[in-house]
Amino acid sequence: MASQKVPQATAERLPLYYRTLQRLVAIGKTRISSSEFGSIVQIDSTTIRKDFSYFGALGRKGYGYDTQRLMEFLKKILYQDELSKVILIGAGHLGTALLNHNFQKNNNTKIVRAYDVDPSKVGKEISGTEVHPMNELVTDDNSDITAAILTVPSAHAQEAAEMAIASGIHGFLNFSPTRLVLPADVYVRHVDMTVELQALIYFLNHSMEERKSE
Amino acid sequence: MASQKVPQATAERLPLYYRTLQRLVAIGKTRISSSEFGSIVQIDSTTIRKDFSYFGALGRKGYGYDTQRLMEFLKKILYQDELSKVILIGAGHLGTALLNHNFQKNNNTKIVRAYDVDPSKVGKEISGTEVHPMNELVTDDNSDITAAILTVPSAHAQEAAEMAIASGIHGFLNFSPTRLVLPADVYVRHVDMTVELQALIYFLNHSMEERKSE
DNA sequence: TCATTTTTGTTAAATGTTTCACAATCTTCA
DNA sequence: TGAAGATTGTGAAACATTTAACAAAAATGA
Ligand SMILES: NC(=O)c1ccc[n+]([C@@H]2O[C@H](COP(=O)([O-])OP(=O)(O)OC[C@H]3O[C@@H](n4cnc5c(N)ncnc54)[C@H](O)[C@@H]3O)[C@@H](O)[C@H]2O)c1
Ligand SMILES: NC(=O)c1ccc[n+]([C@@H]2O[C@H](COP(=O)([O-])OP(=O)(O)OC[C@H]3O[C@@H](n4cnc5c(N)ncnc54)[C@H](O)[C@@H]3O)[C@@H](O)[C@H]2O)c1
Repeated sequence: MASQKVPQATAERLPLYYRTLQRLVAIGKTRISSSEFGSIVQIDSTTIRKDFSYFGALGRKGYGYDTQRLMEFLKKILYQDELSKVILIGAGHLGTALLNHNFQKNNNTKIVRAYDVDPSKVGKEISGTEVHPMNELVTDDNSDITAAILTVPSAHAQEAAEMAIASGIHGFLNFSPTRLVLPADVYVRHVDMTVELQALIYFLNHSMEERKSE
Repeated sequence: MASQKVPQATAERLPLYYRTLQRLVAIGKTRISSSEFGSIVQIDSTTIRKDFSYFGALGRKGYGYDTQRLMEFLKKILYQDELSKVILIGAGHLGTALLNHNFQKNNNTKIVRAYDVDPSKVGKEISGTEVHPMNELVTDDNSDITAAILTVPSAHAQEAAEMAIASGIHGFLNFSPTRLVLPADVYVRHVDMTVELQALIYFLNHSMEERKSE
């Protein structure tokens, strides 16, 4: 699969495309043009055509794209045709919200276990997912686990990540503000809500100032 | 303030710089070089110097940066020297986690009110924040509110955003997967955890394939 | 005091991303 | 069947971001 030359920016848009196509298929739309699709996802139609072109000719000139076919193609590309199992570390406020949500809706990903140090949380079941004691993490066989969701306090994020790596995990979705220092073959994505909120406030205030001085 | 020419990419890194400096100041570190700072935040030192240079000469040659001074500068730039009030719409699983967290730690932002349609949630207080009925949103005076955090089910995100706009709100942090269609003077940032998780799975699988074929 | 070392700020080059422009080609419908 | 219309796929241009290179200036220590 010609995956090496897919730009990062393109790859990061694919999940949005996939989800949007799922919705379009669900409401019975069988074809769509890049410009109509673009207005739905709010991305320029040229960008969308370029993105799809990295995977070959997926559309038909004069017609557009077959939603079902495109959706199924993206499903494969995104490995959504097989179940991805993930674990969650830190069953606190945010962790519990994620366990309740569990990404199941049209999304072939499942949080199969949670871990926590707090004895009052260990043994509980949150929305069908068991909370295990943290010390079991290192001994558990996590070779079939794709990634770990990190929702521990930031002071413990580094050690928790290291324990997960010891058990065979190579990917993290880190919700804590800590920038983890990890081996090069480990891939981390950050979801940093405080950064997002501050960036929002920055852009709001600065665009207001611009408007005032116009 | 020369804000118009600050690149978007730079602006989005400022909150991370700010938080990191807060921590450095807290542990008593008074000076830092761009390369040491870079290794902490995992960003190339040249990028960091370039970022700061958009705001003038903040460092000293042969010395580095004064952490306190730099932190206070960023505090102003990010409007963290004044309290930003935000509201939260949708006090469900995720909304409750955010209310409990409330961004208070070293962060001059406060969720002052929450709104929900569910009568069983209205009237409650979550971590000191009252949940108001949704129909009050339009009549409430929200002129001192900077932004709204949207944590409603995706089918209701558009209508909830429109009600918030009617009450005077111009900025949103949208946690629902819906791409909102809103007036041009409204600014929206997306925090899309499903997209992040799928992107993580994509990059993990594709980089594994690359390694195999090397 | 002064030579050496450190480190910034910045210009220029390299790289990555988006947008433009349009030929190629398929669809549609008379 | 063929003309008119729609829409893709893609080179090239424009734009944005990162990285390299290094002169200038300050700090440091003998
Ligand atoms: N809650 C939010 O809305 C929110 C918003 C922004 C950022 N965050 C970040 O997300 C992370 C989690 O936030 P939260 O509000 O859920 O915190 P929390 O305190 O409610 O939950 C943390 C959980 O991690 C567990 N834990 C602590 N140390 C651990 C360890 N070493 N190994 C395993 N488990 C451990 C605790 O027992 C607790 O259950 C934090 O880093 C926080 O900064 C949360
Ligand atoms: N929980 C998660 O971890 C998670 C993860 C990824 C994405 N999300 C997204 O975040 C959003 C919220 O998720 P959640 O798990 O908290 O859902 P939830 O169902 O637990 O909470 C939604 C809340 O919104 C309220 N609500 C419904 N319609 C409303 C309206 N019109 N106006 C005001 N309030 C309304 C409900 O009463 C409920 O309290 C969803 O869009 C979901 O897709 C959540």
